[in-house]
Amino acid sequence: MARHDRTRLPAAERRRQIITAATRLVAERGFWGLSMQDVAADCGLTVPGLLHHVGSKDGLLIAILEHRDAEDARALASLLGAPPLGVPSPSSSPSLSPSLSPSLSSPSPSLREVCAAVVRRNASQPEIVRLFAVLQAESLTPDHPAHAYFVARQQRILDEITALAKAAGGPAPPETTARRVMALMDGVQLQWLRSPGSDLIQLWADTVGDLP
Amino acid sequence: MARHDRTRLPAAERRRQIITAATRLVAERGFWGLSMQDVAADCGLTVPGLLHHVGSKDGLLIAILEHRDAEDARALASLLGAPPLGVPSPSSSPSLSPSLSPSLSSPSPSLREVCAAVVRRNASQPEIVRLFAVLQAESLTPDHPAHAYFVARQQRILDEITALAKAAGGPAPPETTARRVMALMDGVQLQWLRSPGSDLIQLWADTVGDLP
DNA sequence: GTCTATAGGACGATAGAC
DNA sequence: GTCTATCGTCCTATAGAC
Repeated sequence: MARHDRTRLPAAERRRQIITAATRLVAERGFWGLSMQDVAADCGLTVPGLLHHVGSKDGLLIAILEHRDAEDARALASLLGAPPLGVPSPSSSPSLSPSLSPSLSSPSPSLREVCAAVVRRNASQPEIVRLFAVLQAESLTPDHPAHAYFVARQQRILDEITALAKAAGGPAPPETTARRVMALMDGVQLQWLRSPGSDLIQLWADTVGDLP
Repeated sequence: MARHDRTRLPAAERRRQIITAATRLVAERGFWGLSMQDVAADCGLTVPGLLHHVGSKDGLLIAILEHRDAEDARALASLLGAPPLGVPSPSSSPSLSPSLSPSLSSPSPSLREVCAAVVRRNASQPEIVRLFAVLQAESLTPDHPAHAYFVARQQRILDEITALAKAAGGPAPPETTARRVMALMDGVQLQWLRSPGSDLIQLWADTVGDLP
């Protein structure tokens, strides 16, 4: 393939670059604190150049979240497909992950195993975890552009853990276990992000106690 | 006492009004999304009029947090002083509360009781809980004006719960119990705020399980 | 696909009158 | 204690050339 000038990337590549830069900036300042000018500068673009690709500031946020969903879907495959000698799997959703379809070809892993796998991946991408922590809190207000997204996300994740908990069959009702696991995951990750040098995997193992 | 015109309140009263308005606005938009103009308008002031009282935008955030600390201290008194027939206690820190001094005149309540009391109070002031949820996430970045405040706050709260857990003497190490309780509290509150109509007290009782 | 130019505001903050 | 006036900066977005 022929190379392009430094100032005229193909659209898909440029879009990926924009999303990468914007992800970091949103994780640091939230959506309200995000400046299109900063994103553009990070990409070596002017603001109109940036807007050509994402349409608007809201459009940029949507692009970020859609990209995360896609990455999470890819992460799911390698996460549940090959646990011991993993394929270079790229990413996973910070607070419990993508759509865990009810039955797969491989024997479905336990709730404890899925949590451990998610935690292991999240430990390697604190920036993404922080992105979700910040947007999750910021979007509590109904007029936030990602409000509906995060309401739906919470329900989806609760449903997925509930299904896993049902299979595991602990003493508590599956819905209760799901709420507890999700709360612990979110809370422990906040503590981790606020303690530089702490180890999320260790923190999770210590804190979670006995999971069904 | 003589009444003042509507446009010239005494400083203390005006300050209280400003903090009340700003608390609501920060809870909705975070610090980066806060506009001094909005705060001023809410108080029937111009921006310079507002700045006369708080000095700067950072000064306003500091005022909000100092006011919360003071309210939390007052809440502690009535919270631990008279559990059954409570004095009209005003407020309490959303994620585990003020300085619980080691020994008081009244017999120190158990960890479970303290959590229940904090949850009961937080259930009555979702706006304050959201204020802390938003600032807690936003301030993960070291350059946030409240970063140091929230790092110190996490440590203080962990220490306080650890002391309570030590007294209660469960099976797990007190520090581990403290981390678990704090994570559950933060996580459950996030779920509560994202589910309109849900009951925090019920949610906590269901989710927390057995506490020492 | 990226630019320049520019519209049209909102922002935080200061100076100085009353 | 509050105002008007103003500074200088930042912001998102559009129009239109290349």
